[in-house]
Amino acid sequence: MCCSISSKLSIVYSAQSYSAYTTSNYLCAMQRTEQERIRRESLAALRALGIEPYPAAEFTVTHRSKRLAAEFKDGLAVTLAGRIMSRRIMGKASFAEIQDSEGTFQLYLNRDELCPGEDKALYNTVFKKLLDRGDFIGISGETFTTQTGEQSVMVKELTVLSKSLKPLPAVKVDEDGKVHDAFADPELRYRMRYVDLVVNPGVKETFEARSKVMQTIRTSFDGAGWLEVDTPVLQAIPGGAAARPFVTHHNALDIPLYLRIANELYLKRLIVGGFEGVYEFSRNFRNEGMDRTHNPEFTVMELYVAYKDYHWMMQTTENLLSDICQAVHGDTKANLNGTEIDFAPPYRRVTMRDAILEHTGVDIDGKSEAELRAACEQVGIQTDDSMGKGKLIDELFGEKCEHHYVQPTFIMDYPVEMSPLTKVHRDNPAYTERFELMINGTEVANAYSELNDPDDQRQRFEDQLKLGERGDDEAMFIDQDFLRALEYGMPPTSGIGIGIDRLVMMLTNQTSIQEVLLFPQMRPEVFDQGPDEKGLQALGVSEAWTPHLVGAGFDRPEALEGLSPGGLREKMNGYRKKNKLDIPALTLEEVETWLSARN
RNA sequence: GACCUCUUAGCUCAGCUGGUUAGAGCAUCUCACUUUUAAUGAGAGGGUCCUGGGUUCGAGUCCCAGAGGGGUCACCA
Repeated sequence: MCCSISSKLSIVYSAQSYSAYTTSNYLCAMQRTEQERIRRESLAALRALGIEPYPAAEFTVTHRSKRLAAEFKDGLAVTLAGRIMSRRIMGKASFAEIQDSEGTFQLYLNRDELCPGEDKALYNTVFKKLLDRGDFIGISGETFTTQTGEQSVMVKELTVLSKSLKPLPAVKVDEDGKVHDAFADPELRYRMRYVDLVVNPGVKETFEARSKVMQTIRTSFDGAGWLEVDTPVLQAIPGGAAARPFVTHHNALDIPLYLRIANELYLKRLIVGGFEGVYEFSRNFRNEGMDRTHNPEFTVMELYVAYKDYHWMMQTTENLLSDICQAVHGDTKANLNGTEIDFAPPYRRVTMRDAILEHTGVDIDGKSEAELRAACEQVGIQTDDSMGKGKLIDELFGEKCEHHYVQPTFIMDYPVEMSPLTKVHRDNPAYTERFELMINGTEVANAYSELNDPDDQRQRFEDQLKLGERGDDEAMFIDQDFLRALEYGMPPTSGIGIGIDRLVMMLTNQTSIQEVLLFPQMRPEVFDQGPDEKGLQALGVSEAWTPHLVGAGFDRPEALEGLSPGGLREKMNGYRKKNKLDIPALTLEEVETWLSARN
């Protein structure tokens, strides 16, 4: 019985190959690697056996790998589904690793257990020959423990759920958990995240941690009675921050629109409207450089709560971060590049003045722009005329202080010039009630006692405009509607923005933002257009020669441009000889016809 | 945007001062094997050496230009 199926199969094979080797399928086949061709032949062979490689029906599992391992005992009837990640075939018995959403589990396939009757094709042909690493299968069977003590499932039934046509990278993990031949090229990993997730252990965990971070925030804020909201991504005035926006165009209104650089001004309008607390996970877009900590689109969680100030916000923040770290690690401590970061409150609070004083010896208090410029130059910071007081102080802090704050630290009381949306400090009008949370030398959050004095806000916007005229191309636009909203009255409010991507980096020990974004921005990939055999034939290329022209690299009419007839004829006849083609050699006239048709 | 650097088989990588037919491990294919686990043993196939020019008797290797990636810097509330 088994033999008769194999012989039926071999007929299928040859029939398939024969029909494939005629026209367009052959051309596609030329583009594929050997391994892909073999997998497509297996696909056809499965169909020939009456097995649909992409079945529509639901497949219901009873277990997933991780829980099964935890609750394991011998003799359980289980149904699992997942991807075949490895196979160890030993004649009439085999072991395989199946990978589902939780992890992997070992399968034991015994020919006579899987095929108790006369027909052994499911084991001998389907499993051993036609299935590959990467294919999805569903199995039912009984749990048992092998002689070497490995938890396994003795497979009694096997269902093909999806055939994989491209081979996965051959990553192997040894007994010590050491990864061999890792799929490590960042370009390939980010462009094909789906492969990265399948093949590299640990990648999933990063994104599960990311989800936990967001869940913890939601649970905490919802518990406090604050409302999660959605505000416009397409904005006529890109406000709330200073950055170069992406511009697009709305056809019906015939106006330019900008992708938001921030959502701050909209959330404040909602506080004006009477919500006590609102928050949003805001995808922001900034048309600026990309590097290890910047992606053109990134996520900021913004929260605004009425009747609060920035001291309250500091407490709220440190408690929240501590909860988040607990949720991710089960502990308030996280390891970052060998340094232990402790998220347990309270965090150190340092004023910007003290920070700069401590690390540069410069006291910014009461200094004029000229004095600050001199101070910058003195500590080796280059300045130019477009830089105002705020920018100069920002440079001092960014260059000389920022990197010192490794453990979570609130840097507070920023100079008024660098904080146009922040209320002035209750004790000193030169400063504002603003803090940034620094972790590992990077800014993770930015918060204020929000400016709710409409006249002061208008004045600050105008000061920004003046900076813009001096050449600071990131000064803010004036949002008249936002000012009108403030004139209706906004209660005292504290707000914060937390950079979710950077926070996740800190919590997952990643040094690149690309590692915490599922699909980081990349230059678009250029795909081969593939051969254009009809285009070639339109030039007069015979059906017999078309595949060989393609095979030699002249796969579309454009590829013939500017070639000399003699040269092309010589090349193709050489190809004919090398590949021992049983077709007439090309004549010069024939080649000339093609080329003149093209040119 | 500047500089440095990388690109060789499906994956990870060797390849010397330029020199026969470009190699290895895994993966793939064939055969053997009924409790293995980086399974094992025997055999086989698989390459646009990123692309395009140039130097040379001869280029994976040297030169020029380009593409894509990574790093450092610049930019970045």
